[in-house]
Amino acid sequence: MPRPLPTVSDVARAAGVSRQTVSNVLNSPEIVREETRTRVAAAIAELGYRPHASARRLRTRRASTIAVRLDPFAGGISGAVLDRFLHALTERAEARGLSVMLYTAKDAADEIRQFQRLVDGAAVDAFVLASTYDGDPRTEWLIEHGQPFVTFGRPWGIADLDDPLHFWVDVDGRAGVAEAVRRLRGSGARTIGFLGWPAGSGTGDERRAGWAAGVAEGDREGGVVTEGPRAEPARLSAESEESVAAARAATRRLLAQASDLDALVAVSDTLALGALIETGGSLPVVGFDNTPVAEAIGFSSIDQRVDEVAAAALELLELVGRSEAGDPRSHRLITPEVIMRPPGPALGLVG
Amino acid sequence: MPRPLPTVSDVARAAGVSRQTVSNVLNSPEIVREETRTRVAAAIAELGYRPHASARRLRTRRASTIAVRLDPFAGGISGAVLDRFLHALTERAEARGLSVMLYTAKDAADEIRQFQRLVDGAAVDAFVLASTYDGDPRTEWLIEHGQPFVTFGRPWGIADLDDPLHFWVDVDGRAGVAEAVRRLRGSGARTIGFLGWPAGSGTGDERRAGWAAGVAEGDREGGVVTEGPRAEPARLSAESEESVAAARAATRRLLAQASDLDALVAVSDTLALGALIETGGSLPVVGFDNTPVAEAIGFSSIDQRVDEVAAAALELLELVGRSEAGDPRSHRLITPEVIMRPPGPALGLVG
DNA sequence: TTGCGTCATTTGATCGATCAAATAGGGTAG
DNA sequence: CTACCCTATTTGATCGATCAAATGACGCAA
Repeated sequence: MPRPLPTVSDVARAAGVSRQTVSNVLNSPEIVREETRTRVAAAIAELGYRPHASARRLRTRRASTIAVRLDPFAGGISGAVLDRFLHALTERAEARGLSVMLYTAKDAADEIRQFQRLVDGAAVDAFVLASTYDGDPRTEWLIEHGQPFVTFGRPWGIADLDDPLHFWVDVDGRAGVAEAVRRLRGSGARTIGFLGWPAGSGTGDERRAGWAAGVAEGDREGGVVTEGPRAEPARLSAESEESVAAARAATRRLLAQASDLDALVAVSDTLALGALIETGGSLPVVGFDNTPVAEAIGFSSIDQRVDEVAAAALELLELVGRSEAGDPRSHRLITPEVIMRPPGPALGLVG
Repeated sequence: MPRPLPTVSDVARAAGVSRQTVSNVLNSPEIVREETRTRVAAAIAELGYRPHASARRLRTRRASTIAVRLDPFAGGISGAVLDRFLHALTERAEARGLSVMLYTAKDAADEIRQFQRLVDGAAVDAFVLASTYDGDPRTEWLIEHGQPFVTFGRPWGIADLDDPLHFWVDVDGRAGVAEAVRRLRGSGARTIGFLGWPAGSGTGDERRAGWAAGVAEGDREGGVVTEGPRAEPARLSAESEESVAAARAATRRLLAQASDLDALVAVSDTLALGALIETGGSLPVVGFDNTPVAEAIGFSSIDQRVDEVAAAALELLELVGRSEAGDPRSHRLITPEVIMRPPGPALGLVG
């Protein structure tokens, strides 16, 4: 029953033209005479012809496939972000005629082995890396081997930030958190605290900076610059590891030293959840990542807009190699979106 | 810098043999004389040769690639299950020399269009479907077109259950929930309630049946068969949609009609979370799916063991076509694992 | 009429591997 | 010594597409 698939030759015969003309209709329609083109197109439609992916890849020496690593445990609650990113990426890639292939790896060395395998087998011609760190051997390997890639997440080694060989897309956490602070202030909050990760993680530091900037902005508006509760970052913020339990403890500490808090911004939905549980929902809390949990429970969060990130990543991949030193087009910063959810009963433990 | 990749011919020249012998070393090593084999293997290692994936696929007419759909929103909190399944599948597939390719689709019709695209392009030679329903047009299409596929989730149309053309793997929710009831009873609970989805979803009904069976089992052990609180399924269970808010409302109703509850099993982690929030953690609750949320907050849950599911799915794919009518090997039922977490402070709102 | 340039289309070679069939090199039986 | 078989290896064709170069058709200027 699965009769052999038609080939270019079949189409050519049916349309009364040569193989190459059929190929041209598909790849450079503009060089084919209008009348011929429609005749060939009709034959293609009638036979239900589709180019054989492998044959094409073999001849063109392009895999038209990008590889993405699927992380073992993509970070607890926030794992869903990568998930959504992957979905968006796949969707956008399809639209551009690209395939997305998955691979897994236990660690960086293992991942480099995978690069080797995929590159040597000509199975893939670009990579998307989901989280990189300072001195990441993976990006080094890829650059050294001339493999096109884009990272979701800016390189935190300062030297790499403007490396025109390193293409990246990232979300402007700083702007996102600053905007969240503004929104909270807009809905009446005056003293806004921050629940962050221990200093040192680039991402976390950026988000904290956004909070500080947002708070300072409010101080200026209020005419207060050097004093008042809003000018006391140390007192109004606390640090916690990425776990609900730790977040609860941190929230307890924070409330003890700052009983005047009106609202809180957390560096992640996990911490936001901890804060919400601890406060019983008595304070508005804004998380980060807009995970399904935030949606399910109904608290505010900052959405990374992975769809934009995916689109930008693919655009950058098209530029790889064509870019000059210092080309600003080698990276893209996406502004996230603050999703405010009505305070409502939230955890419903209060009022 | 990216010098051309070595080909079979390069290896053949280096080892002083013919192309075909190199190919044989890779694909049928047993027919090559020991000494020749090691010499060729050495040349392969030295040149860092790897077969060109597309060339091989073209010639062998096998894509060695399985396609998996990435759902738009893979079901709220429980989306992580698919995520973990995908990870496990990718890992196992790699070990078997298979690639995993993604695609997306808005609905069943769209998905069938994708099948068409992938099959006609010879890009893929098997599919894994993640959730099917009664009369699913997708499975019909695949069977009709002779495409190998496996579903994660048994077919709910009774007629299909033994259809030897429909290969499936599923998790035995009934057994899992029954075991959870046993474990709760083991730790002292006597009256165990159930928070389920409205009847009609095959999966949910199975889980409810597991609860009923577990409870009945306890009744027999206790010598009580026809009376006592444990023989009253209607009073001890409630229904809720898959949302935290709905689960809270359902829990409230349930507690109103059964104040003697010692513990609760929920059909999903989402409902379990709702129950936990509503009860403030005063009752042990077991969820389903063992999502990151369950782990983060620390409540018990039933783990689907997606790793086993993935392994089974790939094994079944190897059997597709080779199977006879009524072959019991055309499906596999995996027993999930109950993960009990110490009641601890959980939400810490009590005690 | 001849020559040349342009546009549309065709022809032959090729990408890198494997399939199918042919060949070489022993060994054993008649 | 020939015939025949068996094993190990080689040869030529092929998978389905695109590349690069050749061909044909037509118009226009010399």
